[in-house]
Amino acid sequence: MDISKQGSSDRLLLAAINLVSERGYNGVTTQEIAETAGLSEKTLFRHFGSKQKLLEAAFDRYHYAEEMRKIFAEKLVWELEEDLFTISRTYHEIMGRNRKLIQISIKDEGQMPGFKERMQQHPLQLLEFLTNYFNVMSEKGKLRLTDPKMQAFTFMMSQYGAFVNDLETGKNYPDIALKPFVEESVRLFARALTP
Amino acid sequence: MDISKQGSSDRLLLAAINLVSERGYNGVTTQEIAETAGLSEKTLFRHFGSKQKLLEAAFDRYHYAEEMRKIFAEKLVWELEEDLFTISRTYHEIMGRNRKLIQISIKDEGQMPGFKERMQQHPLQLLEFLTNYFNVMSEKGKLRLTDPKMQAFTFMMSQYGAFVNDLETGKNYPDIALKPFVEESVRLFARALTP
DNA sequence: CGTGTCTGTCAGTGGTTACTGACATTATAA
DNA sequence: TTATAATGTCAGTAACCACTGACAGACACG
Repeated sequence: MDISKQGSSDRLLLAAINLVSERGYNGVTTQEIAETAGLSEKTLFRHFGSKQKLLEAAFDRYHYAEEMRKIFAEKLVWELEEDLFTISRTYHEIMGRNRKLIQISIKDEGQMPGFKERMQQHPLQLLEFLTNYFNVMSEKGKLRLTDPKMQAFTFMMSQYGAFVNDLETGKNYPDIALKPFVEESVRLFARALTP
Repeated sequence: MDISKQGSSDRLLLAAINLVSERGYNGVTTQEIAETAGLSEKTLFRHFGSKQKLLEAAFDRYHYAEEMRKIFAEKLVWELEEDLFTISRTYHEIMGRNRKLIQISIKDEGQMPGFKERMQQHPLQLLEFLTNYFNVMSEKGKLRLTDPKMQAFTFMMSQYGAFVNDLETGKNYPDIALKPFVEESVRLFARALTP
């Protein structure tokens, strides 16, 4: 991220996201944010009025919406292993792009009311879609159904666990260690769920 | 947790853990901690010298060590599903007991250097043990081996994901929603890994 | 040129917070 | 009872921090 060209608001928002995702809301001063953005503290307050509103604006602007729906509408081919692979890759892509906001919502749930709920929408949606997908696949005779919601949940939790683990160990490019995991976990679940 | 009887130090440590795990290090004042413990702020500083040292003491005192080693030495019966079940239950037991400290280490990694590393020791140990277990089981012809470390990692990540998910949705008794997950996930992995 | 918009500087305000010293109080135990 | 240790009260310090007002310079556009 270069700091030079964009509008002042954007520079402030990005600086806020970067700093707060690392040190938490109370661990970062408005002075620091402005400085990182290459602007004066005064400008920060002129644009956003308060520290709180700055973070809310950052959240509104830089969070990515429901691409999962598209996956389930367009890209699935009704072959278990291939579809799980598509889903897993897309999941990590979306989570990866939102990772700093996710970190903020984990660290400062209390401070930023509503953040967490909005962040959890994607995974919840995915759980619902995946459950439906399992049901349909079962009807097609291509999946061994026991408790579809719990099966979907288990798959999601394995992906979520790997994502959070990666977040916390602090790597900037989750793909590196995530790739072999995605492959192995998809194979494993495909085997478990194939009739 | 009753506040009345224990020694002053203990009451301060527990109050600190409870508050900081919910609101983060910078979100809690020494005044609040002392008040919650039913003591004066002065007493807090007389006991621990500084806020930082108080948290370090809390961490030293209230974290639980390597019970996983015992599991692998004593309780396993070399039947895949049963053993996975034992492992999963023990894992959630240990994580559950440490949950507040884990929350602190997630929220304030920067603030409390060394916390995270020490917290991650248990899972790392478990990964190693589980990998070895898989190797032995494979030699016994009771497990279908592909990439043992990655298989173990996938199992762990599903358990870790469910744990963190539970942490964040704020339930105080993780067992409630965790139990059916543990059962279903163990069945699922047992099926995937059985030859 | 002149006008408006964006930005910076500076000096401040009011509130909070970790931490301290002096002294008084209470409880314990010999 | 008396000595000792643990705790409380109170007042205060020094630093930090979100946020403000007044003023000035820079730049674009007519």
